[in-house]
Amino acid sequence: MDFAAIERKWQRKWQEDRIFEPRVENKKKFFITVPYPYMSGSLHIGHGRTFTMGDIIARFKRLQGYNVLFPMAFHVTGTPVLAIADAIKAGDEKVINLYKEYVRIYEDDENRVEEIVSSFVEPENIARYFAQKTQQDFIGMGYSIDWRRKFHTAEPIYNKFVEWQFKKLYDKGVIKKGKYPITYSIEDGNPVGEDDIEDGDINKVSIMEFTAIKFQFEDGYLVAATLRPETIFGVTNLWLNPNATYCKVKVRDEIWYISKEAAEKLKYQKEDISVEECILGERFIGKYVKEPVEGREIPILPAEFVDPDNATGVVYSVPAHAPYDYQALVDLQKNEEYLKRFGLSKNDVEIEPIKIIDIKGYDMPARDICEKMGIKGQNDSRLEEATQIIYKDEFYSGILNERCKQFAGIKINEIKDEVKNWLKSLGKADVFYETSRKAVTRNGHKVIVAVLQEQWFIDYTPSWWKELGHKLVDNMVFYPSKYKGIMHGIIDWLEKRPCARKRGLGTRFPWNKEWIIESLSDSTIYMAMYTIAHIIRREGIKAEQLKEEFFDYVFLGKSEVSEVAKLTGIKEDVIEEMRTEFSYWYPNDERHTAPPHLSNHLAFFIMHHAAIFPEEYWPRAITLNGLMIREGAKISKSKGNVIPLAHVADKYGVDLFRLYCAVNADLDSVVDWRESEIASLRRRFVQFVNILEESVDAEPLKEYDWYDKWLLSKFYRRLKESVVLFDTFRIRDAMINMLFHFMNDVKEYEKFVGVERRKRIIRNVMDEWLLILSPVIPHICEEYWHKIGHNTYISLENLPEIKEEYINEEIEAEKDYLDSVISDIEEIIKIAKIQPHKIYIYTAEPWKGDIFRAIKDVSPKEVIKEAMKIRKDKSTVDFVKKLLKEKIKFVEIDENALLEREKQKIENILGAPIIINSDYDPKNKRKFALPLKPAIYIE
RNA sequence: GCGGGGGUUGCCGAGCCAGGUCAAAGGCGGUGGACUCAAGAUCCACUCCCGUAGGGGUUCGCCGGUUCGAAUCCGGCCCCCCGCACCA
Repeated sequence: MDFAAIERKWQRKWQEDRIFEPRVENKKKFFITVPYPYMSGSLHIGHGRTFTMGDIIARFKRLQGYNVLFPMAFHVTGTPVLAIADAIKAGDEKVINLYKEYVRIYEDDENRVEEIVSSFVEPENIARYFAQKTQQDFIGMGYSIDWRRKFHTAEPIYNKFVEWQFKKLYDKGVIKKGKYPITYSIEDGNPVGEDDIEDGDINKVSIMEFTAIKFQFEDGYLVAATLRPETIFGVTNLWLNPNATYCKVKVRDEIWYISKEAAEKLKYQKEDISVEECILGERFIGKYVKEPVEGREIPILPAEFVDPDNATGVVYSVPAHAPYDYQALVDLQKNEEYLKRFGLSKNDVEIEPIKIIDIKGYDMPARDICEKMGIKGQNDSRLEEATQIIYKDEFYSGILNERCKQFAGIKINEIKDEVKNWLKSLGKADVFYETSRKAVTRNGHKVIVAVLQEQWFIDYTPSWWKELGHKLVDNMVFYPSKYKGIMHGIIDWLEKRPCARKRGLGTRFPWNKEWIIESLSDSTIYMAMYTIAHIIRREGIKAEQLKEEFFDYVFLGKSEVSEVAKLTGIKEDVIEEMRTEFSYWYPNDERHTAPPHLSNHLAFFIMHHAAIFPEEYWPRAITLNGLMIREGAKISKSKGNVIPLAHVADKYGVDLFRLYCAVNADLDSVVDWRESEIASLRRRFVQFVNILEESVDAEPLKEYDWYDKWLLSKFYRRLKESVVLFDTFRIRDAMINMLFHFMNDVKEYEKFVGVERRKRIIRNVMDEWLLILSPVIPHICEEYWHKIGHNTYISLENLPEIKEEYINEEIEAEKDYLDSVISDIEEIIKIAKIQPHKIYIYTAEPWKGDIFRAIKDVSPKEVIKEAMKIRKDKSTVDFVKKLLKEKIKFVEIDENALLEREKQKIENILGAPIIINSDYDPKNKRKFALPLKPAIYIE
């Protein structure tokens, strides 16, 4: 069977007949969204899982009778697309080859590939190309998306919408200006993001805030940078690299001495900086500075480990607690030759460490650890490790001692910023930012930290806003439910977020056109755009017409239609239509995505809705699915294990992919895409299709016998369970139940009844079977739906009421009983290695049944007493003990009648005649019989 | 550190929230068989140990506890994974 052809056929028909383009109706609606994908390349199967699960839910909701809207758009704002265009423009081979690879997914002709990739020097072309291809991919996955409503985020109409959103936020007073440190390239004159930094995706660059402490020196200060300002109480000397260049820098009205590199950086971190003169580090060595706390005079000593390109290039020494400092001192003391170069003597470096932190297990921490580890000298590579150990120990269990003034007795992990703030308040410290590692841009330019003086923020801290956010979350359904608590935590943790950048694609910041609205901030409430985008398009409405008043009316119902029409030049009835469309579809009933969006996109999604929309339009549910990995490994370009979504249809089959996504793991756990498991799933899938195929022309049963009723009972019970499972997002369990478990039932049925009757009875339940499976495997279900004579689309059908009357407890219990008898007999045959000629079955004597019935609800401690009331005999006790041990569940079955009736079938399966309750009992087995567990003798 | 998740029989992974029917689903791998000239594919059986009568024994990271009874509940310990923002 050509599954690919079937899939393509129905996808084409669905598109042609526009069946997924819902309109406003007098019918309950369901508006589901999945975040639009970012268009910096083509999507792979890992992305596919989330969209697929979204589509499965959308289709299930249609089955339940909802008018479902499932729209999609494309995200192109931000720096990545721009960075790619720049890289291609600059002839970056790595990027060009990567994009050629992407394009080859869709194009066969190598000349065409070249042509397309060279067009990517224009970022617009990248966005347009991949948006178009991704739409094609999604259609090819069978997604039931309304494509009339698509847009991309660099379009003028979208810009207008984002502008409106920011105006609303501005009116609430949460758009603010302030200073902010960022990574930056001096040579490019631009901020740089993860995508601009060499290996930025693998090895992240973060911004570290150093405390710059001022040590009085001549006409100004030597400014030493530290990440542990609390250690200032134990300072004994400064370290300068004698071979590095240090500069005298005018910082407002102060003079700072810092390394040449640091001076350069400082220009980008503070205003009003001028470098006056530069001299070699060795010129400082041997001189003295005053430390800021007590004003002690401490010497400046040489240390080659000091990196002038890290922070200020000046380091203060705390030999009691810093292994580097301790070791450097030890080294100096041993090296008089070296000291002489700076006019120093051994005496000058006989420095006693000052211990300021008490910590269990250490006397003098830095010395102890160096000795313990056998550190050889200041260039020993294990010094880093030693530093980490000390830092960790001190941080978690260290306490500042009496040398630390008002901070004495406080644990290190509790003072964190206090010492820093204290020093700052005294004017003895400042802040110096540095990158967490040495980094360069993709063009090889140095990355530093710059401080933007006028960064725009969204301020999430106002309490009214957080309260609304919490309220929104409270009223929302989360699946898995644990994420609800996590989301409350995230809302509490939100502070200020920069919302604009100096470069990238996107919407210009309304109050300062040099800034572009940052790409997570511009995609928070855009689901509202889906409700009207197709009308804007249809009417050819221009971006300029989408004024603030327009959105105010359509989304918030403010002012009068006539006014808005006059103001915008859009016809009144069109505006009303949009208002109607919005009020019908909104709120967003379900947003489906993956957990990485939790602390960013979803948090903003919630907060912005809470701020801008009235409660009735707040989103209703968030569902999340885990990631997809492949053969146990993360899917990534660098691992080379990416399977493009576009290849799924030909390589595996779309229904099979969807089924795998649904069945391989629970929604919230990781799906592992394994070829061997896919192969086995394919076998089962083909088995399923064969069952369907064999029943297409079969005559449905008119009358049902016992076995038929059993299978129907199983079917409707599973159907009933599966609807509940589906509805509570346990899609995996629903599908296993409805597909695999029911197929096992069918196999079992066939074993007793034969293949011909199986073909017929399947025909009886085929409609409902196809319907319940259709959300997951829509193409094959659509195919058979038509093959068995329907001329509607199964994709638009509703699931009928469950036929409860077919669910039959009694028959299922009888079947279970027969199964257990048969499997007991088979077990004996196997264990005893017997070739059976005759099988004797002895059911339990009636008194056993009477007792069992009498004690079925009695507590274990009372059973024997209770049983003895009925039948006073030693054998009663034995029987009850046995019964309890076997853990048999009581059901009322006429064993004799049932066995008699099904005798022939059991004999067929076991291949030997069966004799029920014969007097012939040579091994005296009859007495072992229990109710629902007859005794057996085989010969 | 803060927050979240997890350690199950050769492997992957259910089950544990609502303790018994759990030697513990399913798949993969392995073994044997059917089919075939043969291979592959497919199908069937077995796959913790012992057992010629449906049975018994030892298991679910480690150590304790609760309980008639624990993979499942409680306490402690060891180990592993993920996120911590201005980045889409």
